[in-house]
Amino acid sequence: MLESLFLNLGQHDFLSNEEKALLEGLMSSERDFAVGQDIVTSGSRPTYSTLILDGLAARYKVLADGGRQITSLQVPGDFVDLHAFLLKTLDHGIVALSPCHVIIADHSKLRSITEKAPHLTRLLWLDTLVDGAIHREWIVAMGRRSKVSHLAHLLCELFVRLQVVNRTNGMSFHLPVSQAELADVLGLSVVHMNRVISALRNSGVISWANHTVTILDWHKLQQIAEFDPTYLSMKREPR
Amino acid sequence: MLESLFLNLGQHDFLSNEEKALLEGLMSSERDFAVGQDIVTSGSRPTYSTLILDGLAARYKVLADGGRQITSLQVPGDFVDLHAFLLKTLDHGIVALSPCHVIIADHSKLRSITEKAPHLTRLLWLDTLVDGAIHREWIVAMGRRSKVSHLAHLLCELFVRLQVVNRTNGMSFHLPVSQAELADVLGLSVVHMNRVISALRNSGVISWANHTVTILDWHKLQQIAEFDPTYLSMKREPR
DNA sequence: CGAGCGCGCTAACATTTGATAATCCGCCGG
DNA sequence: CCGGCGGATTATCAAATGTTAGCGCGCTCG
Repeated sequence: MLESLFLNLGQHDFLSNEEKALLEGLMSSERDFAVGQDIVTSGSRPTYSTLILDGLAARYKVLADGGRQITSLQVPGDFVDLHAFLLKTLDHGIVALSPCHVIIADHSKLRSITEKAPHLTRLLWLDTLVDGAIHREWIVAMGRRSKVSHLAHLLCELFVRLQVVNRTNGMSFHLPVSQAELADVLGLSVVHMNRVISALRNSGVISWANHTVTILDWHKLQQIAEFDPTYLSMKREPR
Repeated sequence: MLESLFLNLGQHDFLSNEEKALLEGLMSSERDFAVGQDIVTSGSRPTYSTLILDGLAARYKVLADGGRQITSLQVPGDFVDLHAFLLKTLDHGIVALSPCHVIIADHSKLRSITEKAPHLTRLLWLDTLVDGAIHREWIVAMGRRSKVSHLAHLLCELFVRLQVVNRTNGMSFHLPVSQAELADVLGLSVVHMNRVISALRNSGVISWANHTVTILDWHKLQQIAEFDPTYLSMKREPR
């Protein structure tokens, strides 16, 4: 059930059976969300955090002029709002980009983990730190990379993250987002987003159809993106 | 000595005297860094985290073409790299933008805090979560705000953060960065950065000379920025 | 005191990105 | 089968942003 969470947390450090049991004990009900539905609404004060078991979700903010910016993408094994455990008030919305199957972790139980399981607490803390590292990489991509490089970087990141939780198929993965949604990730207009995708396609390093991305030339894609996975902390070491 | 750290952490929740003592016990030697000097180098694996007592620092990444993107600004009372405690390998550099007086917190001591002081651990965790919230706000600014609005938002954020640690003077604060450095924050060319600053100046909401920013019309600046300080979690509540 | 230098600022022009609108295509419901 | 609708794609033009170059001011250093 929590296999993808174990894969996610376990990539950074060894996860004991006791800790896995504690994580199981953390969870209560499962829920489902349809495409476009808010998993958590902006400004709310949830008393639980939500773990994705299956599906793709996005954190986003909406501005006064109606513009939307997606600030992160969450895949299976990710908590969409573990930070709300301590932040209390959520400053952004979280929307399901594909049908999402999730499970709930009560904050009261999370709190008791912080009181009695220091190592597991550090791993959960680490999970939010990797989140922050991804944010920083996105900031770099938005500020200083070409748009094609930004897109390439995003694809590299998604491929690697999905691979950790066994959601890739060879060099392909499912990416159930429209070009308009992707534009809200990169901060572009839909028209320009289309140009950028076409450019990357035409360079021959990826193919992209039916919401499935296939990496034809991983080395070259990584090169275009200047992708260095260090920030994802995928090495297992004592934390 | 640690007054600004106490003000910073204490803005989110009540900090007991015992906890303040624990934080004091965390610290070892003080150090100084000159302008332009790296406080921590990218790719290093520090065994301590660095707290700013005085000065302004920036996290940054450099791309292959020489372009630099600053991903965050750190003010007194901020740990520049608390995340390195669990991330282990630092994926970015940290540079002093003004002369920086800092103090060192050994990771071994931080670890023992996580073993025996759950509430203080949560507050330190929270500190890194606010960091992440700021990252998200920057992503939104980079992706969907106009450049003038982005700059206005940055000034609002800095003013509020500096106010918490008593580094403002009425409606003014010291901002010791060149326009080229600011361009590396917003992800713009130096020339365009200059245009944007001029535009905000000419709108009459701020004045800016000698590295000192004065907010002439806070309400209007906030309006241009669509600034909502919720993401900074400045409310004191149980965490 | 004079030269050099960093930094702010501007001009002129090139490139990127956005806005608007039209077309195409596949899918779905009547 | 037909019609409509959402998403992808393209064209055209406008606006934002980058590049290169140069000027001026104030400061430091010889």
